[in-house]
Amino acid sequence: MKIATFNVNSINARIENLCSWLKTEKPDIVLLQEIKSEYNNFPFFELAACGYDARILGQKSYNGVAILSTGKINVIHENLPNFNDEQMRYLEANVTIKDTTYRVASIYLPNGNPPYNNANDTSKFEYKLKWIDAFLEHIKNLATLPQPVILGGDFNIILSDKDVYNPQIFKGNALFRPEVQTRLKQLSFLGFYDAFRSLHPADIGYTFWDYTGNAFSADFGMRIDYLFLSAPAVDNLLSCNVDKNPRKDNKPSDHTPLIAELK
DNA sequence: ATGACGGTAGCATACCGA
Repeated sequence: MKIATFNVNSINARIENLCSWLKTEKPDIVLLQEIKSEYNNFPFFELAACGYDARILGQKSYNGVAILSTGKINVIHENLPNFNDEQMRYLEANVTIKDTTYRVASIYLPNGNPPYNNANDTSKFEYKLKWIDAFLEHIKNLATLPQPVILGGDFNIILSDKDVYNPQIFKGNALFRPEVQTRLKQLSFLGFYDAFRSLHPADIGYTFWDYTGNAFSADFGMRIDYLFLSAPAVDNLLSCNVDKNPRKDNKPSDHTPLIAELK
């Protein structure tokens, strides 16, 4: 079973790239973030043409998450059940692939940095902390499920110094502050394993490079997209790798997919 | 401190992003 997470930065701007990538990699499940699309504008037909069903939680212009699969998708939660959110950032479902039902969630965690015109505005960071707290509270309910659980998405958190090209520059950044790092590390106390780090303890695993300048060619990246696996899932983990190929396309997303294989 | 670049809404320019 092959599962990927991919922040596409608009599904409609990326649909050709996405479909060609799906045909190449043939993942069974794909967790998408930043689809930036309402239900009525979502390219269900194009995805069906390359073999994928989709369930989405969308909104106009911003945010939005989706789950694609070749198997059957049954939605469990649209948004975190314990958090009243106007922004569409969380979709949880059971997805059945070859007689195994996986519990998966597509997660787009808030960025949390202040708007450029007001560096003293902390409201976005406060929203980010509240969002993570609600997420952790909800995830406690999934940690003990007997079925494999996979939490994937754009977490907008750099966990350690080796997960960013220049830690000094990011001191004080909402993606790198200790308040968010310590919160994300609590996932491991709840029984969830960082799939990439589990298999690659010392490797660079950047999943995002800024569009500006020569960030991608110079490898000025950061690791902010993750797949977190419960014990029944990590027991069957075969591989977990960043697929840098989509970032080399014309008109790429600024993120690239992270792919895991389970036996 | 700002802008580099890209997407969306919608038609000029503001907002968002990591």
